[in-house]
Amino acid sequence: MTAKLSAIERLRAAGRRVTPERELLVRIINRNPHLDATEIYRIAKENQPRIGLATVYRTLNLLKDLGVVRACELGEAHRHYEVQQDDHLHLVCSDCGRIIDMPPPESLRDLTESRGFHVERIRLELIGYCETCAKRRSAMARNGA
Amino acid sequence: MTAKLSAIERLRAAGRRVTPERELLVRIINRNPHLDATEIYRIAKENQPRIGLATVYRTLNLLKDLGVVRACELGEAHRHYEVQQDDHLHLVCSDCGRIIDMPPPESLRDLTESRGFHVERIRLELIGYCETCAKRRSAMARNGA
DNA sequence: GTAGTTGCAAAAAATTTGCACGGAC
DNA sequence: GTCCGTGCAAATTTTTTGCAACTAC
Repeated sequence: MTAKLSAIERLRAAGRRVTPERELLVRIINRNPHLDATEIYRIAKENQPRIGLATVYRTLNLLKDLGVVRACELGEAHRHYEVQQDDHLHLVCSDCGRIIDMPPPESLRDLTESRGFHVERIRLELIGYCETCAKRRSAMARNGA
Repeated sequence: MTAKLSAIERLRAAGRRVTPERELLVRIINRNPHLDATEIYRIAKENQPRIGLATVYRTLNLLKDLGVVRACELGEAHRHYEVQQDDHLHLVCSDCGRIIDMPPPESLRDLTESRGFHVERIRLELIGYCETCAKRRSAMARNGA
């Protein structure tokens, strides 16, 4: 239904201006899927030391309204922003915090449509242990740690 | 693996005290699945006018650490706390904000286990339109609104 | 040229902390 | 009785807002 537009294209489509600050912030968010507002600001300052924190918040809210990014609080209270990409699910490792992305099973959408709920976006997080951490943990358990 | 304990039982199990304030807050959270900290405070004050906002935050953090509740930011930036019940998925209506709960398909867990990821908790949100709003919207579209 | 954006500083909102008193165990 | 938890107020952190200067269009 909705055409596939980049963040910058969506700004234009919405009649908003494309400024260097916005381009910079979009680039940062695209490259780093899981940063919070303060971290985004810190990185932005490395490229554009005169950028203000208010601009970061204003831009994040704008991008949120445009549906480009969304606020997320993964696992244990780590709030961040991420690009609203194709529907995908998060595998969040409780141990190392690693976030693995994978596509959702198509069955999900079917399941809910059958209940009269029209799905626009899927957001899924599976919290658990990634292969590495799961192994380390069971080894530790064996050693009685 | 983990036994099924109520919030109060978990407090005891962790050697933490069961106070009237904590019982009150747990009751509120149990009854209202989707409140933010300020709303919880407001309701708590109706029952216990002397309760402090700090107690609400302290209790929420404690319950979060104990795995009793979790912080959630559903749909469009509406942060709230909810009881960590059985794994379930959220159907979030973009229009009326209604949140419908349903159990997740078992296939999900299988799918990820096959990738070596050990799932502890499932957290799923499907954002879209509930039956009522979907109908209203398509009616509005027909009328050229 | 004009209206939307920015940086800065100040304001407002959200969350945490220090401390003396009180209550659960 | 002891130690954990509470309320209050202050501190800290996070987010928003007002305004003059700036710039994308």
